[in-house]
Amino acid sequence: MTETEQKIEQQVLEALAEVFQAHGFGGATLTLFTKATGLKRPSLYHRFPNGKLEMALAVVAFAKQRLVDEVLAPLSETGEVRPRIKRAAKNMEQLYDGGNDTCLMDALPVGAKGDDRKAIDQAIAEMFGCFIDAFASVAKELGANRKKSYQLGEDAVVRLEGSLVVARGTGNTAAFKRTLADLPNFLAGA
Amino acid sequence: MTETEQKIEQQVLEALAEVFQAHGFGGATLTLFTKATGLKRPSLYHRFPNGKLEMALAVVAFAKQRLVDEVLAPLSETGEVRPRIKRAAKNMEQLYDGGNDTCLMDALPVGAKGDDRKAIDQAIAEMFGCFIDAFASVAKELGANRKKSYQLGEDAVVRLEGSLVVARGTGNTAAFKRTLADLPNFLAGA
DNA sequence: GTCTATAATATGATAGAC
DNA sequence: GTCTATCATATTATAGAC
Repeated sequence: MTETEQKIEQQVLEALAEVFQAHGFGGATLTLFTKATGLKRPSLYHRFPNGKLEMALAVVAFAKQRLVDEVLAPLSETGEVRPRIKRAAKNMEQLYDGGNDTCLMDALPVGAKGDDRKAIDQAIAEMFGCFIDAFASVAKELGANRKKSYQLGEDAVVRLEGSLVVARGTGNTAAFKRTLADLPNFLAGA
Repeated sequence: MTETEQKIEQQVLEALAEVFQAHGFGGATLTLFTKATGLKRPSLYHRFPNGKLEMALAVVAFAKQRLVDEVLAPLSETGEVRPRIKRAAKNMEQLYDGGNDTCLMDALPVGAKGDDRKAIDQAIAEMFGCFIDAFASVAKELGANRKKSYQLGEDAVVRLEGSLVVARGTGNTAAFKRTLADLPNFLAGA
């Protein structure tokens, strides 16, 4: 695959991701995909022969990679811990458009049925695992024991996801921004 | 409306609520509603002439009333604060089936388009407002000032919603139960 | 790799009998 | 108040030209 082809592939996946974020699996339609990508239905099937499920799984893989690059990588760099957390927080603020974007991990499973649901749930569970482990690892570095560090990692994700839900529900992103700003203290157990 | 009619009405709304919780607005179909309620499509249109949107708004109103009865009422009783919070937490644990149920406020907006989305967003925003204010009021009673008490109320809802998202995403309800158990201390600013 | 055209099915919604 | 039968539309998916 050439560099140009990769970029196009990436743009298509980003467009699909936006549709899945806004509409969930059940609410996402091929009509919405064609509007978002500029590609007609047969072209989408050419790229994703198994249809919507394959699109969803490709989008999860893409989002996971972006999470690794933008959040997990900064967190696991060398150097002082708190600046690393702050870099990860800054990237998350961009990734979720300051709290105005729904999280794919929250929205995607909604409306998926039967085998589609099973496949999506598994992919999402793995993504949650990565996310939680990354924060737990930082909490451990900041002094928490094994059990406590896992809880802190889990609760960090709880706060991020919850603040995005509240932002969407109330139209107010204050809690999301507060959550990000508080992340270094929170992971330190303060 | 007789007492029996009210009960049937309630059972229909509960069935619709389960479908909306699991599938969002976009993923919820009349076929799913007929399976959940036992009523055929024309009977559903007889009860809700404006179709899916009217069903969704009726379900929100019903869920809001249940929230008032099960959570807000215990919180605003007279007597010691902490036991009141514990009663509200216990009721929420039941309301969300120990963390196995998706929150309607999270799932319902997913997949709604155009005017449907606007109407649903407004109804959900009001419900979030009630929820946040109730917790903020308790935080104020526990000593927080005006600004801080609102933040605590907001963050309490952030944690509850987030822990339900994480429970659905990971299949692990531990964070939800931890959130409920920690609620009295959290609202006290501890 | 993308398209026009089209088929098969699912979905939202209604008419009219009981 | 519920049903059978039906309709118009939307949706998933494919065939075949370029």
